[in-house]
Order: sequence, then C-alpha cells, then structure tokens
Amino acid sequence: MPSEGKTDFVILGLLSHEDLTGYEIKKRMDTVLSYFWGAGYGSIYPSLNNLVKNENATKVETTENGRKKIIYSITEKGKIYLRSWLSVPAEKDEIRYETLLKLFFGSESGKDKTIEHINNFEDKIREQIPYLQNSVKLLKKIQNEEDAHKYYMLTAMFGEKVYNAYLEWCIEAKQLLEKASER
Amino acid sequence: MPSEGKTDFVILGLLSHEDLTGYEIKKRMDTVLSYFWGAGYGSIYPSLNNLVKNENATKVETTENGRKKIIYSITEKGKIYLRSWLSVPAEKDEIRYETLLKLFFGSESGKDKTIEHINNFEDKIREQIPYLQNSVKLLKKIQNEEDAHKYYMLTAMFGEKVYNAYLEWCIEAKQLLEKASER
DNA sequence: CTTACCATGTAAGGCGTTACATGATTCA
DNA sequence: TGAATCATGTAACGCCTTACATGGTAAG
Repeated sequence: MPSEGKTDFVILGLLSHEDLTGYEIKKRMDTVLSYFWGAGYGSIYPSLNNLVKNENATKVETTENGRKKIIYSITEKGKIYLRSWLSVPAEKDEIRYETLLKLFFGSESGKDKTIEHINNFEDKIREQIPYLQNSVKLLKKIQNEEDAHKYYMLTAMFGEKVYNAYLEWCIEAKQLLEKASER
Repeated sequence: MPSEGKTDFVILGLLSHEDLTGYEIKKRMDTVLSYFWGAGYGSIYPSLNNLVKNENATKVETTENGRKKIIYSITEKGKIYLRSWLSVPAEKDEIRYETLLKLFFGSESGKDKTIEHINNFEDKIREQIPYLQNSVKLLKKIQNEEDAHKYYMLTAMFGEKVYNAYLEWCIEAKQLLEKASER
C-alpha cells in the first residue's frame, strides 16, 4: 500500500530487464530515460531499500577487483507488482517547461531576452538529438533480437520526433520575433 | 529570499497582465498554461498570501452581487522581482510522461496493453488540439494589438506543433507494433 | 598526481498534491 | 431542486531535490 511514487516502478522496470547497481540505475536515468523521466541518488537509494524491504527486489553485495558493489535483482513478487502498475492507465503526463513560462511572459522582458531563452533551449535540444538518432538507428537494427528493444525504440522515436518539433518551433519563433520588430 | 518555487513567478506573470482572483488564476493554469505548466488551489492560495506578505502583490476585497472576491494586483516591487527572474536562463525543462514509462517497459505487459496506453494518450492529445489551433488562429489575428499577444502565440504555436508531433508518433508507434506482430 | 569516474548513502528542507471544508449563485 | 460554476481556503502527508559525506580505481 505504501509509496504511490513512481520511482519504485521505474527502478523495478529497469531491473526487469537486467540486474543493476544503484549507480548504474542512475546512469540509465540520465541517458535512455532522460527525455521523459529523471531521478537522483537521493531518490534511487532509498527506493532500492524500500524495494528490498517489501521483497520486490533482492540485493547481493559483491566485490569486483577491490571495489564493492551492490547488485539488485527483481523478484517474482516484484514482477507481479510491476505488471499490475503497467496494466493501469497512466494518470499523469506532465510537462514543466520553465523556458515556455519565460516566453509566455516575454512581453515583460523584451524580444532580445526572449530570443536568448529560445537559443538556450535550442542548444540543449541540439545536443541531445544525435544521441537519440543513434539510438533509433541502432534499435531499428536489433529490434527483432529481443522483444524489449522494440519498446525502447518506440520511446526513442518519440524523443526524436518531439525534439525535432522543438527545433522547428525554435526557428519559427525566432523568425516571428525578428520579423515583428522589423516593421 | 524565501521560496525558490516557480509558482510565485507564474502567478506574478499572470498578474503582470491583469488583476485576477485566485479562482481566475487557477482557470488560466487549466487553459492557456495547461500544456506546459500546472498548479492547484493548494499551491495558488498560499503563494498569493506569500506574494502579498512580501509586497510583490496587493489584494483588494470586493463584493460583486453578493459574491465576495479577492482581487490581486502586482506591485512595482513585484514587477522588478518578476523581471529579475525572467532575465535569468531557465534551469529546468522537464517532462514526466508516465505513458512513456509504461511504454518503455512494454515488453513486460505486451502489445495489446501497450496499444491501449498509446490510444489513451492519443485521446487526450486530440481533445486538446482544437483548443490550441483556435488559440493560434485568434492570436495570429490580434498579435499586433498588444505586445503580450505575440508571446502568447509563441507558446500556443509550441503546443500545437508538439501535440501534432505526438499524434504522428502515436500512429507510427501503433503501426510498428501491429506490423511486428503480423510476422 | 590529479582528474574523472565508480560507488553508496544520509538528512533537511521545500514544494506540491490530495483531501477536506464551506458556501453562494446561476441555469436548466 | 439539483447540478454546475464561482469562490476561498487549510492541513497532512509524501516525495524529491539539494547538499553533504566518504572512499576507491583508472587513465593521462
């Protein structure tokens, strides 16, 4: 009954594909999940403990060339728990774009500042796109090797498409601002 | 110094355009801001009190045909505070799409369930699109009447473009899933 | 030798969501 | 008369973010 938070499920989802350490989970968050989810160590480690306490995961401490690791695995109970969540419709899809907020109130700060915000946004997006494109390309190739790849690809395709839409918008928005100030 | 939270700034931004009651602010959140921001009464009213306490806004209680209202206005200090935030680059643009999460782990729940999630997502998007298109159309017409309209339009264009990208992805994703299971 | 990366965690505080509570007016 | 909408708020709880704390290894 406890913990309506999604972090538990995200981690359980990752563990359903492979055993991982907390550190590796964080890396997944920052790469493959980054364009639609995120979590820091401050959420991950407590959640991992919670998962073990509730027997949704087990942990094994190992030592790999002098470096100690704690490797987590999903249990049968955890799989059932994960599937029960997966079978329920998503309740909340939300965007919190500070950039858009700052744009919305752009008349208070002026054209130049607004363009600065757009450029900022654009730079971040452009950084991500090559990574997404590579993912899609790679996953397309291997989509039939393992069922899971197909689903990863779906989300990568989402990221690619949306980020490209962002870019198009950046261009149009800047044109519009420049044109309006020409008059 | 207190309250790094963005809610204060969103409200201040809304108040920079027009005087509003808490109830009206909530409506703005649920309509024009809905595709990139959100806040409930539980955030709005406390924030409004905070704003008044810090002299970033003032309140006037009125009675309109027996119904009492509290109308909030931005102060000079509030405008400066707002502009100072507006002039700083956005730190955080984030998406939290539960739908995408459920897709990512789709191999655990199967094709049909995944398509259900996509349809769900698609329905919500389709509902919003006409509203966004109307906004863009209307704002294009009146963009020169007031400076602020131009900026509203920019964000509405963003919403329209992104939502259309979502839709395209929904179609493609479903095709891909169906095709893969045909073999 | 020092920087980057691997690796694990805790604690406090902040913020937001949810549920609860109340009451008037308008429209069908 | 009942539903929808207008209107304002509080309280608790939960979650996440941030900052802090520590230490080993690999590579240049």
